[in-house]
Amino acid sequence: MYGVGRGFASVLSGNSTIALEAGFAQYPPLMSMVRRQYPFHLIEPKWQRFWEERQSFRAWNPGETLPSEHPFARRHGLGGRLSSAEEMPPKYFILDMFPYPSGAGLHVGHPEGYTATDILARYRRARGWHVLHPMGWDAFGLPAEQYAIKTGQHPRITSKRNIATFKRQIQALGFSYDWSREVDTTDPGYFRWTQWIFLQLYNSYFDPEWNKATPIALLEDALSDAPRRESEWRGNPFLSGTHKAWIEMPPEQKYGLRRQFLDRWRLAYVAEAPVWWCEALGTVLANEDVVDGKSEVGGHPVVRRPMRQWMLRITAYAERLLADLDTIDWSPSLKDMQRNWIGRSDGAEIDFVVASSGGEASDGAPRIRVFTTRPDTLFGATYMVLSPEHKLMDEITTPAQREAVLEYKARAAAKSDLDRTDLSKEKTGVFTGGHAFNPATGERIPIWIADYVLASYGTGAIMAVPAHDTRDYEFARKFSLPIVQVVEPPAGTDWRGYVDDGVAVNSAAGDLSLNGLPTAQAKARMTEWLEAKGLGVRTVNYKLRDWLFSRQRYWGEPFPIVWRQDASGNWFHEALPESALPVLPPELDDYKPTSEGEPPLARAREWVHLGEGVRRETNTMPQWAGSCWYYLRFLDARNDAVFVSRAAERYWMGTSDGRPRSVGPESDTDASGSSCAAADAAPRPGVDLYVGGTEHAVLHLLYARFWHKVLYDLGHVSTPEPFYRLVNQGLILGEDGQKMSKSRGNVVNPDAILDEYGADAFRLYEMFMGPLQDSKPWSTKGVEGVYRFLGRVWRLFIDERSETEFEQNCAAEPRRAAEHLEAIRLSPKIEEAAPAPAQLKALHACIQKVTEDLDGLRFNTAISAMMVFVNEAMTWPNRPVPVLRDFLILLQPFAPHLAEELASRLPPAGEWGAEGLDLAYQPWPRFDPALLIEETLEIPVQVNGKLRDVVRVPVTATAPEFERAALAAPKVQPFIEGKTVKKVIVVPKKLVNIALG
RNA sequence: GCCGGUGUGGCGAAAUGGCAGACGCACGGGACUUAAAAUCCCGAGGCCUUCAACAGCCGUGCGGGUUCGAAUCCCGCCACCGGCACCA
Repeated sequence: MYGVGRGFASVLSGNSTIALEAGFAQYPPLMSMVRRQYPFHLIEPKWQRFWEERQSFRAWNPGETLPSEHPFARRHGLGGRLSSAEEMPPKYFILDMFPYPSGAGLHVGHPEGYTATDILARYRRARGWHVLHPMGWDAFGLPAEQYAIKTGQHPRITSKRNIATFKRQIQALGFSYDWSREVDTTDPGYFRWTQWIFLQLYNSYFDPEWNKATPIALLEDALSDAPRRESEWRGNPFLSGTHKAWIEMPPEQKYGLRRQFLDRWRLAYVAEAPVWWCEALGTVLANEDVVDGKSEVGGHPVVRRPMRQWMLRITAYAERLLADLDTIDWSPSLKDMQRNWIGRSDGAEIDFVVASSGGEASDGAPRIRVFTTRPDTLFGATYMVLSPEHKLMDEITTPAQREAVLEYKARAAAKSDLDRTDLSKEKTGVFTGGHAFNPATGERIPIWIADYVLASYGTGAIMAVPAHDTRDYEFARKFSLPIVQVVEPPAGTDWRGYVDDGVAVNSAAGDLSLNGLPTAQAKARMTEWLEAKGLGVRTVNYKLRDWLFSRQRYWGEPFPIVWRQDASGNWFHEALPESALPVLPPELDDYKPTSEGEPPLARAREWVHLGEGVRRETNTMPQWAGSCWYYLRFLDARNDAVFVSRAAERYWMGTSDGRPRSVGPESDTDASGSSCAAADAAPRPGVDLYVGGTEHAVLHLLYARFWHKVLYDLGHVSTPEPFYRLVNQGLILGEDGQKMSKSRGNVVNPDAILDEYGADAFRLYEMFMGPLQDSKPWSTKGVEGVYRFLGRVWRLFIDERSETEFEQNCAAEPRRAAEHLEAIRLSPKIEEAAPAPAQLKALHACIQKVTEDLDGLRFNTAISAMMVFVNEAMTWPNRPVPVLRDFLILLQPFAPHLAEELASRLPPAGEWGAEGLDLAYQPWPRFDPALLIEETLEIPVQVNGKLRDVVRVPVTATAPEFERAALAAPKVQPFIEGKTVKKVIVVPKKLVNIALG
């Protein structure tokens, strides 16, 4: 496996000099030929093969029969039986964000999270959990397609090759994935279910009464003359109201409107949406694919263009996506990012009546509806602004202003969104000539058009309160519009441009006065008044937009949709039946869009045209689609009948029996009072731990949550949230402290590190660098440090003489290296003796620290605790076997290959070494707090908070004894002589502080 | 501009109200060696004094506060990183 040039390297596995002669002829100078700390090049492939052959890390679904020889079955006494969810230990689902297998291969950033989760997966197995730890490939995507356009090579081939590289690299790290559950989003057996989920969305609508996704069949039923499912929707005012409207509709209109109505309500719908079109890539891009006005991939220019697109109605879930953040264990900053993205704001919609040309209000006059979060400032609204796209524009614009307005509209349309929203640009706008009445003051105020008002947010129109809104203030000053104060700021602050809360002033007319009310109350009062008068209504707005779900690409999931024409020649869409899945993409020679700008799939004429005027949809789904639900497929990856079986879903998502279990595997047998927290032992609803980078903080995680909720509403999954706990790993920077990038030339290739130091050292270093969540720079020197530590562990166990023999034998017969490895003997210092108290103490301190640190995800300090233990153990005259055994169990999650190798050499005892129980399944040792108790303690003595001396006192000492010892401490004397002791603070077993007067 | 995070030796870091710098890197000295590598042992925050040691003083981005005691808690500022950004 580490075969590179290593005919030679493997010969040189020790401090042998004989090997050099063979090597020198072919290989360049000595430099890289440092002595290996231990023969990891033989050990690591050996154990990887062992785990693979035994399927050591396979997880089992309820209903499967466990082979009696499998280590998990052995450990839990489940061998040879049909397993049920009740019999199996509680699950622990630990998930990595699966990678996009790029051509560049693995990056040192990938294994950081993967190592962390692997350590925890192994730790949980040792603690008795049933661990699900899978891996797969997010393999649809643009790079493979771009490569195909350039070379004509099918993206499937590129993807397969990249997956093979990624898999080889990941497996070389010894991760304990259950490879029998591997998924690949480009596999028809997988994307068939992605398409199936799309059909679920297509065939559902969001019911405003029930606040959840509901089969569209129910809405169809309500839109029929003789409903058959009335009993299901009678209690639902929305559906019964819809039905009533249907019945009252003139028959000649009914059937034309029916399809339109249904299609408008679907969770997956078609809309003419302004989208980012990238000429160079020949596709539309979602907002998230566009960074600073350029395509995220390749940095090509993009323009805004209206196109027919598939959309997903994620906005319907805005409130639930927001509210349910409170039920999951994510970092506050991550939740904040999601909250900001959803962007809830509470306010009111207010109608402004447009003044007729004569200047009076009339009944039939059009109304402009605005959204504001500050209804309390309505008295200060001195003008209005419409977005350039506003639909009432023509009605409002006076003939005199028409030309200017049209010109402004044209200019705004030509601008990209980047230009429009660009930073601190001067505000622009044009007066429409029209006026409206401020509903509070009754005053006639001018209506302007300006592109600082966005058509896509709120109502696309605002009331401008220049005194208390930064943007309106700038605009008003530029165009000399009146500015009226209506909020009194705290003393000393200028009211002009004051946007925070204050007290309402100048806000009274007729039966309404807000004067003197603090902002919060003024808002409430104003809203009440507006609602009572029918002029406005309390409203909640979200920044979140519906999800643009189609791409004009080849390498993505085709939609399971066809188009037909109705009698009047209009096209309408229709879902394919489930039996038509998977819809495979056609084979093409050319992956570019057509010259007419149609997606590449349109090139496949036979594929597109199904006869009788039926055409397939030629868009494909975005890359997010496959990653939206892959964690569910892992639960039952080979099931051809359903996307995940009910039993597997309930077991692994922690809702077996429809209720979460309350007790973990070990909490009830926890006799030692060790750190095994009972609270932590309960299975979580959903993925127990999901680890990945912050780059997916909003999009992937929001989209996946959305799909999950839809599936939950439709009864396909049993939890409202997919990922119970989520941790973002930090970025690994280059050695120069900069972000790793090819252009900086600071990219570290994991293969090179593995060759030189081995997988165990690599894993250990990635965890030793610092806290998982922090960004931190790579240091190859640092790898050497942990590598030396592993060498010390090796020498703690191994007889150095027999290692020298091993090296010589390998030099002589490199082909028999594996046999020579087996001949290495244990150190003579290792004996089956009862450990001395000091030895037990060192071990148990280590157990405690490693256990607690793993529970808290503090890998770096857990490793340092093991270093401390080994440093001490190296000085012992003898090395008792029981102590070493426990230590290896602690080491196993971090450096599994070395730990297994050393464990296999220790003498058997009980289950230890028994056929069929891997080290990975040995029960985690519990520490005995009694062993850690010191007889005497070193207590620091402070005078006025400054350390002056240290005294030794028995653990049993009482507070007065502490005090006496402290006051008698020799080095304290000069500081207290001749002074009055005001107070002595005794913190038992910790410290004494003498405060002087 | 708004939101979040971080700031500790030459470097990665530890300590989250109680001995600042565990562990590791780099560095210096020693042992082993013909020599080097590897390994093992020892040293090490800064300043001042001293032959040396002891002792002393300063020290966790900056300024203030709470406390017997602050890297840790509170207030104000600065710098860097990440996210959002005309969202009314």
